[in-house]
Amino acid sequence: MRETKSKYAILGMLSIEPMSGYDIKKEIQESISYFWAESYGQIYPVLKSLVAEKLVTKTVQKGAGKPDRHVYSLTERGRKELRAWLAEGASMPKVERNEMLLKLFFGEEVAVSVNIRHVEEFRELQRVLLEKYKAIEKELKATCADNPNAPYWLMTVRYGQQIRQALLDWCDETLTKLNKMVKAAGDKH
Amino acid sequence: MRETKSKYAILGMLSIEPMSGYDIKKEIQESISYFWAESYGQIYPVLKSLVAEKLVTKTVQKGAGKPDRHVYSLTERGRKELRAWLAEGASMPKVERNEMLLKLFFGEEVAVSVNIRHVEEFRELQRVLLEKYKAIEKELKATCADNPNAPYWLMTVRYGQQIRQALLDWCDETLTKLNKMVKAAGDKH
DNA sequence: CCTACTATATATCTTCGTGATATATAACTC
DNA sequence: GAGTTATATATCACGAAGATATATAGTAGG
Repeated sequence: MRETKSKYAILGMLSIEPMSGYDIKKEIQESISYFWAESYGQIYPVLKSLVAEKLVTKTVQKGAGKPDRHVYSLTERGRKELRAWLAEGASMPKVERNEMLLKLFFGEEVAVSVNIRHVEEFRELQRVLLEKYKAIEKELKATCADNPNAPYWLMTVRYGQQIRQALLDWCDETLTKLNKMVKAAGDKH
Repeated sequence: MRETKSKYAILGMLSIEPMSGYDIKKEIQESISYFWAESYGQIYPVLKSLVAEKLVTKTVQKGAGKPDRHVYSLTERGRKELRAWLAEGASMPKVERNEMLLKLFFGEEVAVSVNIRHVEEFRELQRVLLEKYKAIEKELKATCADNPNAPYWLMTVRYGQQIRQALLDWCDETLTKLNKMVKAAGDKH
């Protein structure tokens, strides 16, 4: 049987409410995309194996014209499996490949201005993401105040904010250093 | 030909000095492991294709007893290729899957104490990593003061420090919230 | 003295995850 | 009525991670 973390991400989504594969993709995108992603290449095969393991059940809703909706619901066994996994120790994140940092590490090979451009582009992304996470926090507080999940969801949003803010600070610090290098030596190459 | 970012990470390492595949793995581990990783499964095939593209040359040093060392050196064409890639825009990092956060997101399904344990374990890892990065910064400043790469290397180390510190802060903030939840409701389940 | 572990060194295989693509239809816009 | 967007399922190719195989030499411990 397919043993992957995707399994638990999907079980977790179905623990909130029954959904189709398409819904799962969209929900993940809209709720936990800043620390988790799933592609159809995983979702559909995993759903198939979850049915085989009787952790979810599948019902087909005849689509009015649209393709049929295959809606999956968590079974009691599924919920037990999810809880067992939640209780286990979490494996720590592996290194996140960062291309911008790789370029900066070899930065001496090119002009300082090139490195400045990389950091500026990275900074812009962090700024946009931080704005987005702040908007999500606001919306969560407004619409889910009585949802028992809300405190946990807010914690994960704060995680995203904290990282983006730290990276913004790093960008500013780094740009200051790079600009000093331009002034000190003139732009080499 | 194999088109992958590993190619440029390897070219970059060889731009510092000629190395064997084994050396490359070790050097990456010791210098950029907090934002980049390579496995032998990538290194050896990529080295083969780099030779075919004449971006590196291979010389075999007869090992005194030990297996022969296949040492790869960057060619002028290789250095040009590296610089061209460094000048291109960097693709932004994709989502880093974080299992601890996934568990926390579904935290309502289990006891608060379980969530506290996850955050505490995560916090300990951040603490250890931050210490490590501080030690690396110290060592870099001591031993590479006159190396022209040093300013860039220090910037990437600062990146690691900044993230770890932000995550430590997030852990503390989150643990405070979780402890309040325990007190407020009693440990459910 | 022999065993086990560690370091050096190259190479391959399996499995997982991502992104792209194929297929199909309804609704909406121009 | 043509083109775009949203809904919806499904599969494939390729990159990347981790484990394993193979080989040798030095060192530490019983």
